Amino acid sequence: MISVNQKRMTRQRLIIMDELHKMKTHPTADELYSAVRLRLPRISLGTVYRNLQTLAAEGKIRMLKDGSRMRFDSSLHPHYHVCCLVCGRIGDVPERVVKGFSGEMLEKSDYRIIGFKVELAGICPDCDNPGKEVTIENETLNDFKLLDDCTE
Amino acid sequence: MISVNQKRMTRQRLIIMDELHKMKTHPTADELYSAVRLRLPRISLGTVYRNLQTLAAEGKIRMLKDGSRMRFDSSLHPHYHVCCLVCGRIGDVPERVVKGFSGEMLEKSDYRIIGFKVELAGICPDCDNPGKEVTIENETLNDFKLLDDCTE
DNA sequence: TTAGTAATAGGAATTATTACTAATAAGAGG
DNA sequence: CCTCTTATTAGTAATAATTCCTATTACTAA
Repeated sequence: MISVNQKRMTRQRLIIMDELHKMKTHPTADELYSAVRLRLPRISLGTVYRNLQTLAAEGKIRMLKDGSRMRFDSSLHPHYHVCCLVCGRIGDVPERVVKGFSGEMLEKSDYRIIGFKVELAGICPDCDNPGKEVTIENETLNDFKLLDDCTE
Repeated sequence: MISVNQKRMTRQRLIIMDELHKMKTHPTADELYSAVRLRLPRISLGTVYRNLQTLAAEGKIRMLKDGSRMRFDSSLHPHYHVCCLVCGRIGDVPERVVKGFSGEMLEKSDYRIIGFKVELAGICPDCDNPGKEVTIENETLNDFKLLDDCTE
């Protein structure tokens, strides 16, 4: 008996990946759970979480943090994320939009720096129209460095 | 009698700010609660949370997100944060360490981009020694762009 | 078929945070 | 100093997201 230690591609895991691939927005575990349950009514939320963690550890998907909860992204292409300050939705930003940033810019600190991440904050197309009233919490915004054209 | 709607400087709020100022690490609400309770044994955790939010909204402190929980920073000077991948502790990185990055690098996307944030990942001095065994979760690391000298 | 291993469902447990409510106290104006 | 108004408090309950636990089921190789 040789220990195989290989991940099995179960029906559940397959459908979780499939549904995640179909979504352009980056769903929360719960949103994905709803979508998957249409095809596997008996699946449990715990199974969704476990599989998403497994897939993330294997590098097949990415886990993002949206404040208090997790979101998931099936795209492995290098890109950045922009979080809508009004509705919290996370969108993709192509790599070229953030120009000129690279690890070479990092000098030494007392931590051994391994990697970096750039996050953008903004307003998504749906929320960015005159009809909709928007309120942005100060404590959310304070954590970002503002672009000049927004301080005017 | 005119409605004032003004913030009162309570004993609790004063001591919460004072304790936060004394800490160089960026404490969680619970850590701060422990510290404050030494001086105000009957304070409640909810009071700590409420005051931290109030202070953040007024721009007197900053709220950071460490994955699942919040951390707080009394320093308003522009600087970046580096999260230890082993123990989760967050350290400061002076602004000059991240050179050459500015909002001008941002081109258009479908979101209206308002601000940006750079986060660093690394290993803190305490965890970065040969004696200590370190394990870094893949799913944590996958969310960062790695520096070249670490992929060797 | 039969072990042996790995994955599942379902629910309970945990953790961080927020909401609620009666009692307290800050601070303005007299 | 006193009184009044109302922001704030302590304490508790509620919520939300996620993880943990256990019995059951499914897959794999012999």
